[in-house]
Amino acid sequence: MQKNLPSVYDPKEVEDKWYEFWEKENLFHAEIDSKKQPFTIVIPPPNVTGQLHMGHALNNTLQDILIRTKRMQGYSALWLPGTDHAGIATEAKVKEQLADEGLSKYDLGREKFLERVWEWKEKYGDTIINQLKKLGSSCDWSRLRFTMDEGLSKAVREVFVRLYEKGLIYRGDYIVNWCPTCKTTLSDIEVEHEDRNDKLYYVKYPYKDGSGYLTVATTRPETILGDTAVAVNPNDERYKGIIGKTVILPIVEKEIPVIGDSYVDTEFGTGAVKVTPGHDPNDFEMGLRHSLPIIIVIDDNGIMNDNAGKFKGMDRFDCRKAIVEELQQEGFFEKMEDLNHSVGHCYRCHTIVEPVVSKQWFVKMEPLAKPAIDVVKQGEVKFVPERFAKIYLNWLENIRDWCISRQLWWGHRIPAWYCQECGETMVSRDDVKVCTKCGSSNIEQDPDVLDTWFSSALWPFSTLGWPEDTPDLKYFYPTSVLVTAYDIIFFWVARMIFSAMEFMKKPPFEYVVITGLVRDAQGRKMSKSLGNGIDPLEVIDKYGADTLRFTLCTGNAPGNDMRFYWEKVESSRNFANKIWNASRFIMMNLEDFTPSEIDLSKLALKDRWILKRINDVTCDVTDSLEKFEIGMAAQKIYDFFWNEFCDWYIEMAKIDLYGKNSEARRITQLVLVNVVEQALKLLHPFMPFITEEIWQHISREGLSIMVSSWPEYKPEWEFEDVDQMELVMDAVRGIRNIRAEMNVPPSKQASALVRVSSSSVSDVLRSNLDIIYSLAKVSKMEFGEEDLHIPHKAVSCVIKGAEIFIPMEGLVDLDTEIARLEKEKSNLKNEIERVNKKLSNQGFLEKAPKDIVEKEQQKQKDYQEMLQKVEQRLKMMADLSSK
RNA sequence: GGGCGCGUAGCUCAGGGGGAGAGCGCUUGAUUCACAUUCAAGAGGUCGCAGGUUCGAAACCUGCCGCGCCCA
Repeated sequence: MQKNLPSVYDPKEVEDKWYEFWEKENLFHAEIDSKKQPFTIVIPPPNVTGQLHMGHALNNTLQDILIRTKRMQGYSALWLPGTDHAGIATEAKVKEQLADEGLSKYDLGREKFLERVWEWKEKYGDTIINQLKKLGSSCDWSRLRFTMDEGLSKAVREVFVRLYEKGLIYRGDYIVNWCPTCKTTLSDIEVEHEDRNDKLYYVKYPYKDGSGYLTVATTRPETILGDTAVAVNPNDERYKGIIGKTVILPIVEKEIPVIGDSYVDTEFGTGAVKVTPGHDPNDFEMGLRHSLPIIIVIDDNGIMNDNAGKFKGMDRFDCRKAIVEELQQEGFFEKMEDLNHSVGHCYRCHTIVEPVVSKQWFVKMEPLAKPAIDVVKQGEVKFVPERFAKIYLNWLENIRDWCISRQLWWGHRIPAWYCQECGETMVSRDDVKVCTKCGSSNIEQDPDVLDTWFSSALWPFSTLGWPEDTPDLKYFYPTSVLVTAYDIIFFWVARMIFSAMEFMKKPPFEYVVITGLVRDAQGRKMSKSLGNGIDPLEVIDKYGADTLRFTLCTGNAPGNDMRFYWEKVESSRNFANKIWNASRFIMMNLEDFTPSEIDLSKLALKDRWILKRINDVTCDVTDSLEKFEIGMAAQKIYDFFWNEFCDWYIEMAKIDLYGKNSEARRITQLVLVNVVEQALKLLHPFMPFITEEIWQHISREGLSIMVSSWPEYKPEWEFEDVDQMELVMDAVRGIRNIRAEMNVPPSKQASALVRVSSSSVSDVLRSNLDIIYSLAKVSKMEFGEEDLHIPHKAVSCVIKGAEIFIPMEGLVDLDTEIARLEKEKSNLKNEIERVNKKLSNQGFLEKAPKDIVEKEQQKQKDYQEMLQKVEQRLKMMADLSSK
């Protein structure tokens, strides 16, 4: 055992060392072991282009805490890591890189471009993996996966083909969300709706029969060019009789019908709306219902196309202005109003999304959603906190088909081939060379790739080897817990669940633990554009990974957002230092220590007390972790370690350690070592590095704390008499209080007189005199009952069953003492009043549980005794001051 | 418009049917003896408002006010 450790803990000295040790010893590796129960977590795969941010740090800290706990509890605990190919994001990165060379992806062509992306992935793809290691993540790196690995790609094809064959994947012309900047479709959830202040334009559409005009209100005049009808609500009295009439589309001068559709909101604008099936999702639906033609007027770049006539070549927003101007000139413009409405933006680049009809691949959601709904409703998959299940269910119950084709190159290419001769569409697990219908070899594969989430939806089973029936899949599936943030419940969690239900017939995990977001100190979301993000690696560099982890996992409730404060980091750092120094202190006092079993009969009160306390805390921490109340678990071990173990037990232990009784010293050493070892184990999942470092100095159990056994409740530590410790502690607190209030310098030893109400109280205090002497800085204590003589010049405090007096040399400041006693009196009176009120309530006596009533009765008795003493004392003071 | 969450000490947040808690900040005092990244003592709260349920509500229910988020 080492003695001369530095007095300030330096994480830099130890973290990398232990991480390498754990890896070298293969401690993260999970074995298939029929004697053990599996416990599995699959990591939410970070983007392969990614840099670790606070969200990752939080999420992975929580996963690591769970997995380390379970590993210590004897499970075969697998934390399966990996990364996501992140189609749009990665492609954007490489495009940026090319742009620096003055090249576009089209200059390279598909094949060369993909080579570049793979090169890029090989070079930078493990950045985030290494960052996860810095955090201490105990992932089984031997099972590292990537969504574009061969095996996972095979899974993607298998799923696509099976769903296609079942009729659950189809291709068709539907309205989709198009990002003119990213040049790809987006699924509905990739569109972020944001409120904007815009204009609502009122435009006159003349009737063909010359009987005036119909005024429609629109926010998008530029799409007039693509209008194929005007719609009113058939129940709208104002427009009875006009349904079926024909109006002339302004500017375009084309005849279009007036249709009736109950979708139209009579309250909005004039109650008449233009219908542009080519560029509006609701209009598209109406178009289907009324068989309206579809006219597309805006191209992939957000530029007006051939169908826009003279507006061709204009940007869609410039076109809006031009159209409004022309409407005004031509007399079709009625008015405009301010309007606050929500507009869809691309989640990646924030461009306003253009709804447009195009030929895409879709997943038919309704049949898939149903089992995914049931499995949550029936509680086979449980959300923590529960409220997130509602959000999940609500989404799935209102789900629309999922557009899965993306106009990108980086991703899983859609396994569909089209015969250029006969037009046949072939969907296949293997690449198609020859048309299955006409035998032509003139065939082409669909150029698009799949939505990245299509492959991540398979993550919990594709990573374990599916579609092969691997031993890993058999043993580790279904996984136990998924830990993720609430913002990807739709993107990912829901899709994993329905995919698993379809292909595994079993849910992918039992629990979904939802975390909140880490915000900045002002409560704003951390974002690149605001520049308010805090780099977790900076925190690790300055304070250590343990400190960051502890900061992130304490002080907030599951699922709630938290704010990041450097002050919080500092207080976590201080805790790490506290652990360090307490352990250091213990080690410094172990030079003559020989380990042995604890002989329960030889323990002192303080020893029984601390063993009972760590026993309780062990249960509390274990229970909290079991319920995924990670912050609560951390708080409990923190409070125990600092307040009870350091501030009380270690201080009491010093008496025996420095005393002459070698047997007492030995027992105290034994208890110190036992308690600190157990506390370190409880702390290990939260702070793996510092606990390992200390463990390696102190413990004799095995190779590493990370594979040591999780502490268990010990019935033999359930000592009956430990509440006597509270009495001793109350005495110490009382004397400390007097000393502080009366400004007795700590260097000055006081003597005390104790008037007790029973001998049992004095017995307890007497047998722990050394503790009171040492902790309250008292050199002499005299005990007595009613007859005890108290000098006039003394101050006092009242504890349960005893009154403690400290004679003062020189003058006692009577006013200060009276004020102090008055305060105590008022506190006691308040308490007594509260208790009396309860006990005089007949309903309480009859209906409240017996133990509660008894507790209140005991309180009443204790407080009244104490009040009486305080009042007596006050009377004496008053007499004294009148003299 | 629908749904969800939040409102507790100066700040940030836990808690949750039976004596209002923590961290930070603040006040006072302490430094050879594990740690000043420390210790001791203390000040500070109509638990958003109003009803209801209950023997008992900060907690459960309803309504309202304020803030935030998600969906349409």
